[in-house]
Amino acid sequence: MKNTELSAKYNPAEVEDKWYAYWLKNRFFHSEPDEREPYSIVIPPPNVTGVLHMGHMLNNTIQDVLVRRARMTGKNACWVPGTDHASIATEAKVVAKLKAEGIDKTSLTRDEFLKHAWEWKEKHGGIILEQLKKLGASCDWERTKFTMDEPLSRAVIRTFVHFYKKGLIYRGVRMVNWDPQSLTAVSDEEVIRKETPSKLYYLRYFISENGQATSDYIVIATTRPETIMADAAVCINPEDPRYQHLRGKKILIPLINREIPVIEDDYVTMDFGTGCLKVTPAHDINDYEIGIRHRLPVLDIIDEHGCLNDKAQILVGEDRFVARKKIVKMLDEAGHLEKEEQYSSQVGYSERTNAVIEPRLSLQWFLKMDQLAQGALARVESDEIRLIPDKFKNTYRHWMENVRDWCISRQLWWGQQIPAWYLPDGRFVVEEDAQAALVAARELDPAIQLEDLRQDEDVLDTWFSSWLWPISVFDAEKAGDPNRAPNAELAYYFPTNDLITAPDILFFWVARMIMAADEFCGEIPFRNVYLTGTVRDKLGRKMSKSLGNSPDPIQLMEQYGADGVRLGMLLCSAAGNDILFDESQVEQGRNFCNKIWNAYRLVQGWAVTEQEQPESSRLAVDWFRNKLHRTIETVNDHFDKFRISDALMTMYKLFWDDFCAWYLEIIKPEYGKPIDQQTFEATIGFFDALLKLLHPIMPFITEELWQNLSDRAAGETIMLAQQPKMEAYDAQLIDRFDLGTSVIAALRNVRQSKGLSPKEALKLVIKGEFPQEMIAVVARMANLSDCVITDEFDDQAAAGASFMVGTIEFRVPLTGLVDEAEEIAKIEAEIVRLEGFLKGVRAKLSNEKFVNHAPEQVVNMERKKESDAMTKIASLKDQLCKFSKA
RNA sequence: GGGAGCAUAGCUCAGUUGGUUUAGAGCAUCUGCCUUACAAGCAGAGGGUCGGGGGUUCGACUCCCUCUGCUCCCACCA
Repeated sequence: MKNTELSAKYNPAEVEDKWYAYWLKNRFFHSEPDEREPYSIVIPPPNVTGVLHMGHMLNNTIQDVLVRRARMTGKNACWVPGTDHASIATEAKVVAKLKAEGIDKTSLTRDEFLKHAWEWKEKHGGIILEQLKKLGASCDWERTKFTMDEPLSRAVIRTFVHFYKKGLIYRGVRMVNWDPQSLTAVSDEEVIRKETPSKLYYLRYFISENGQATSDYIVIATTRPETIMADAAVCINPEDPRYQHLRGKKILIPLINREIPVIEDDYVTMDFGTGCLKVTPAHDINDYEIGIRHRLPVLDIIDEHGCLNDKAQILVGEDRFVARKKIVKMLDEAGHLEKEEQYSSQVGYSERTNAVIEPRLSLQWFLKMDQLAQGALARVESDEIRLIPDKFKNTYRHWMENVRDWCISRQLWWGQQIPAWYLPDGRFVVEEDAQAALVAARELDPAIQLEDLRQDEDVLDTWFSSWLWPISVFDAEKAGDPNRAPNAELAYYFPTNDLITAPDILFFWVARMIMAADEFCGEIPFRNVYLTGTVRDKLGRKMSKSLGNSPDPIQLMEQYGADGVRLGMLLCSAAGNDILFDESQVEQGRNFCNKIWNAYRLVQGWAVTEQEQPESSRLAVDWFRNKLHRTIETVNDHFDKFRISDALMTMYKLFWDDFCAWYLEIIKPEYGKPIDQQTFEATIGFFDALLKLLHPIMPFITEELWQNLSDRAAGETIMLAQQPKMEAYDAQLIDRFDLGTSVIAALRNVRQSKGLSPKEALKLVIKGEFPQEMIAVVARMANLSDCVITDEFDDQAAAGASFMVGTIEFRVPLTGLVDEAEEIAKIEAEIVRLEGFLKGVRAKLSNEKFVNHAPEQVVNMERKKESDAMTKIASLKDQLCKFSKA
């Protein structure tokens, strides 16, 4: 141990970077397949242009804890880091950045734009990973991957071709969720529905006769008056008695006077609105389906930007929301507006741009999901893959049973371009590259040249690459090719062990990884999925930039130290529970670091001599060894069940309460005095074990102290030391010790209430079966001058301060300091309490049904309660008599 | 509209198949202490009858029903 002057406070800044650099230099995070059992985690790849937020902090802290623990339990642990190209999010950022520079995306070619995007990626791509290093993340950085790395991108293309040739990918015109801001389709999962106030407009549509308006009209309620020009029909419920006269009639669209038929469909709800529905197949998913049933024409009047096009005839070029306001005015002036009502409905918004989603017909690529979903559901239903907490199984099942085909094309440039090549006549071929496409195309038309082929402009949904992640980070060639043998890496690390992620991407990502792994490896991709909660502020609000309630993680780590922040995150984070983050938790983490630091300062300052070990120290060492092993058992159990905050709290209390407050206080020599060899060595051994136990949670401070605890060779690290193994322990010894600490606490209480200084030695008289060996400890910790065990209290003892621990009675003779009236009141109150308790116990025991039905053990327990209570009451009454005599 | 979950000390949470002295922890609070490891600390103390109601049981925080409140997920009522 190095005897250096240590500051009274732990200073994380001095140790964190130093040890992280040391770990990197020695490649301790790096893993290669070997004969050991593997433990692998793939990081949920953060957006390549993202910056670290509190959610990442929680998520990655948990991953690091699990990986570090695995490494310290003999496993070959590998945590693969990387980033996701996040096509929409990144493209949106690049577009915005170019715009700020006065460059419009539309003025660039695809290649020019991609060049800008890659530049942006190179510039910002590594930031978040660098930030993770501050947290202490022990990722195998040599394995860092990016979802658009060449081999990973090729895997995505291969996957597309695979599913296309298998018949699961098709191209079709469908109503998709169109984001008019980023000009792309988005998947159903990327649409956030929000309750939005709007209005329900009641419009008069006049009935037509030979193309001329009659004076008869019907009233139709709509929230989207700007789409009336695209109406293809008016629909009524065939059962609706109010509208029987409309059958076969024609109706005129207001303002443009186009004639449309009245149709009947039981989709229409009679008691909503007026029971009349305008059918606009191009701009509403339901209307589109009605349109198909009734073979209605589709008239698309809204362009990709969300503006009316010339087919609308009026308000051409106006934005849909502007058009809405204007057309209401026009309708009103023309006498078509009957009334308007306040109305609130669920409107879809783009997750990425927050633009209102426009249902839009377009030609997109889809992946059939039903078959894939069935397999993925089975893996979870059978518990091959465990969701933690398992309540998410229900949610998962519900989704997998109601899954719809996945729209995988995006009208973007940043991402993997769809490998479909079109012939001039519109036919297309799907192949991995242009050359293969040419070969395939020539089978359709032998005259085709390479330059005749035109590749599909769209890219694939980001999740279409992320779902390969756990496979492609190890073996990119295997992804997309079920028939290929896995390489050595994949064979060794796959399936991965645990996946730590947030529940909001359970379907986006987790479910799809299960599908992909099933398809290409015939395997599960991971065994356990630990779902973290959302990090919220202490008021329960989601952390968001706009609220400004999210602390900057880097600043937080600078202020409290990475270990402190890790502890703070973990303190209240049961799996699946949202965590209400409060800086006071991080403060608690920092304080704990300080506690550990100071415990070390105490121990490292001792001089060691050959001298006899005090009895109290011998006992303390014995006790702590047993306590340590019992705690290790508990901690292991918590970790096995992914109860990380429970494991943490167990260790926290072991260190703070058991080790510092009890053990060190008992063995601590007087100031300036040396300590005996035996106790010292035991203490160093305990400290070593405690540091190892804590290391996965608090890597930096534990490395710093462990390195100092004894002489270490170059290249040694606590990171690769093995966790202390659980050994057999003596539970009764621990119980006897606890009896002693209870007595000490009671004696401190007596001191406190009587205003006695700790320096004043006391006498203790004990009646009952108190473990003899504990006297040395009690005497030391409670400053006793004398301690006797007796059968009967003498008068002086009897008049002293009294307390009981279990059924053992204690007296502290205190001449003149005991207030008799107070003491009597205290005793009487206790008697009342005990008698109430006894009454309850006796009620049970006298209940025949209880005695007959309850297990013997339970009945015996009640008998014991009864007799103990009786003993206590008797001795308290006895004590009262003594007082009244005196 | 459908589904799931939650409601235990001021706060955040445990409570493992209903029964171990009349419910536990951490934080916060209160009272003493700057006692040479630590005031980012030490010692002591107070505080809940387990959301409301009903039921099952010898016995319920723990099971069932119902009400109330909150959260989340899913959903095409214009």
